[in-house]
Amino acid sequence: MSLWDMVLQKRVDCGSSGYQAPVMPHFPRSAKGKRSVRKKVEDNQMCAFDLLATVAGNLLSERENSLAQNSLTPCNETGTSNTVAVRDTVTQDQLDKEKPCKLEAFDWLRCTEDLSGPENDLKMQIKHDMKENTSKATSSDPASLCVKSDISDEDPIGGESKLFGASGKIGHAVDTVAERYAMGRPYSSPAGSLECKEDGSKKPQQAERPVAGNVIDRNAPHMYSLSDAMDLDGKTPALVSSDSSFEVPLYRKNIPCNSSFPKQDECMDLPMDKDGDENSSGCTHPTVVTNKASRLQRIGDRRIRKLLASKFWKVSPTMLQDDVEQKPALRGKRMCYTRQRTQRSSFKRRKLFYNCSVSASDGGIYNEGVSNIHEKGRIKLETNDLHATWFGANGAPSSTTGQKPCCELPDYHVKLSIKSFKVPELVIEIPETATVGSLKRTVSEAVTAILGGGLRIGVLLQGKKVRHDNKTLRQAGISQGDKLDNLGFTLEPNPGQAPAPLTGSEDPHFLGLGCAPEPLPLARIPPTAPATKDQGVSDASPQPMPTCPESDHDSVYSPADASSPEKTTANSLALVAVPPMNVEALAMVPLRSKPKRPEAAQRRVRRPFSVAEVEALVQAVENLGTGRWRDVKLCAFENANHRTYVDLKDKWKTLVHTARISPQQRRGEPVPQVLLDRVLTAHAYWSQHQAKLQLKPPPSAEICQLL
DNA sequence: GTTAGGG
DNA sequence: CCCTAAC
Repeated sequence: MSLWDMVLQKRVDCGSSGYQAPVMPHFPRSAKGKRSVRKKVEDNQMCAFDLLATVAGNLLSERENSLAQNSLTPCNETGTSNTVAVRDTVTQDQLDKEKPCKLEAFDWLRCTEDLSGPENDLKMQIKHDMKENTSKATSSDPASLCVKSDISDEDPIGGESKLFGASGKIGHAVDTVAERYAMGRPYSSPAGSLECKEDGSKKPQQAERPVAGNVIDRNAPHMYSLSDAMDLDGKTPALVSSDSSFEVPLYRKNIPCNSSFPKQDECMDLPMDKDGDENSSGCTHPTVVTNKASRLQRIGDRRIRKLLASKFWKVSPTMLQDDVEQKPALRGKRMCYTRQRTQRSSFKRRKLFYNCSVSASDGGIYNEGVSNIHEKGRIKLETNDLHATWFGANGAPSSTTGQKPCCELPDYHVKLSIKSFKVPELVIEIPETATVGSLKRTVSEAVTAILGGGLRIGVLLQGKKVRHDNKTLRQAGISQGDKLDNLGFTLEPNPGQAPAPLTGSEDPHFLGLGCAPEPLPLARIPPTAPATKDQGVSDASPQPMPTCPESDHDSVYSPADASSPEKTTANSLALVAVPPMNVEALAMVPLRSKPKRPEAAQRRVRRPFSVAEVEALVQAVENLGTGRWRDVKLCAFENANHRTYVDLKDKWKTLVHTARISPQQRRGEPVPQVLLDRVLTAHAYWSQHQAKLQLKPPPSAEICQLL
């Protein structure tokens, strides 16, 4: 399995299996004097790649001490003049086995050093890093980089620069973008340790282990193993703070005209220097990536591969008991990542992560009776919206190596770059005492974790969503330069999870039984088209129109029916069937650490009714009438724990309202007109029915007859 | 605990 | 969705 496969796998597993985009509540600044330093990373113009690269660089630098010196060697394999290969003491044999991965132009133009404001050392440090990096980078200005990839031994990396052809599928372009982030994974801290056993005793002596606060300290005298690094992850109390954004500076990516999924990890190397931190921040020019291919390095990378392969991490609280002091916030939540193939654990890990993240601003609400000693100095980082724009179109076909034209038509390539790719609603917690390196690392992990499957990328063209992944760029009008300026990317919750029936995460069978009518007054109600696939809906939302079981059927509506086709629309995400799972475990939506303070009864997470639910509701009301919400609940939503009868009543209310207003005034996911018509009909019927009852209560004789 | 209705 | 009066 190639690295790409693994990443993809992860995306698929996490993506279409019910993971919901985290909704990070924006915590108001604690009023209790728990002074959390709010800081805008946005100001720092840091970019995710910087972070990733930095993290990688840090990890590498730790190892570097024991590595032989590297040397830069012209990379002749590609035949491109401006390429440079980085190699070290490995044998030529080894090198030959690996194809170079070529990064075609890495521009770091967005490196504005707007770091004014000496609020804290962190900021200054970042600034420092950036400067250093800039100066370094300017020395060399390769148009492209040829980087030896040591990520995968088995899967040589294709040496071609990929191009986004005008005919490239949007989905592919999007995935390429996502991939870009996903690729950061192996370098980002996260990687767990396969060696990490449940019992902490096997761990290296504490003295040798990095601890929170000096995590990626490059000055550390020893080399950390990945498992050590892992621990650090667990230890870094997440944290938190203000609006920040991480920008991806003009990353230019060409989309290949054949839209098939890249099987390989193409050009996945992140720019990193041996000086992790120094190299971290944006610079105006590409930085040569030094990939150490030493044996040691390889071991590490192999390990990373394993880590990737394992994809999911099981969190064990039994670990790291020795470190409770440093991580009060995580007490009882110690994370031990062991190989684990269940998705659940994957989500669990994230859940934990976010749990840690969220509470910080509150000075330790979320910990179970954990002391607050370390709460005082925390830095809060948040990222908001994400957007990106395409690079201006360039009609010139790719001139890079080995690009095979795949279309008959003149194939113009769309050159695009992504500027400021912000991650929405991501909250990161980190202690004030943490190092810059650990900050970067934490952010890196958060970003990659989210992009690893929790979110998908959406494409906006002139403000409009481009939904059809199968359209070519040309068809979608993305190939024309003038429009490219209005092109953007968004992060979206994974469709496999969206408002779909699965939202009833508490229970897949949100519709208990088929709304069997008790009195059957509705026999006369126009049996409105049984869930005809309304174009409006099918177009706007992938959800199928589930048919509520007929009254005389005892069938059970299962969202699985609805979700499976839905997944198929998820296109790239639906490559692998996702096994059923405990959705509840995945419902990390709230991200609100169990509020230990009852006074702050938080508002429930908004969960819009899916069309399927509306359908079920309408069906039930048709049968049961209005005013019997408890019955409606029991009948149609018995297993949808998140839908109370009050919810159903409210929804009906809004449905009636919606049905009465013009379609233009309606918001949210469009409800099929057919359904709305049924709503009006049923509402009218039952209103009249009630009125009749009030005016003319059934004669006692009738009651007797009934009895 | 349910229902109805305002916010 | 929340809140709450009314039952």
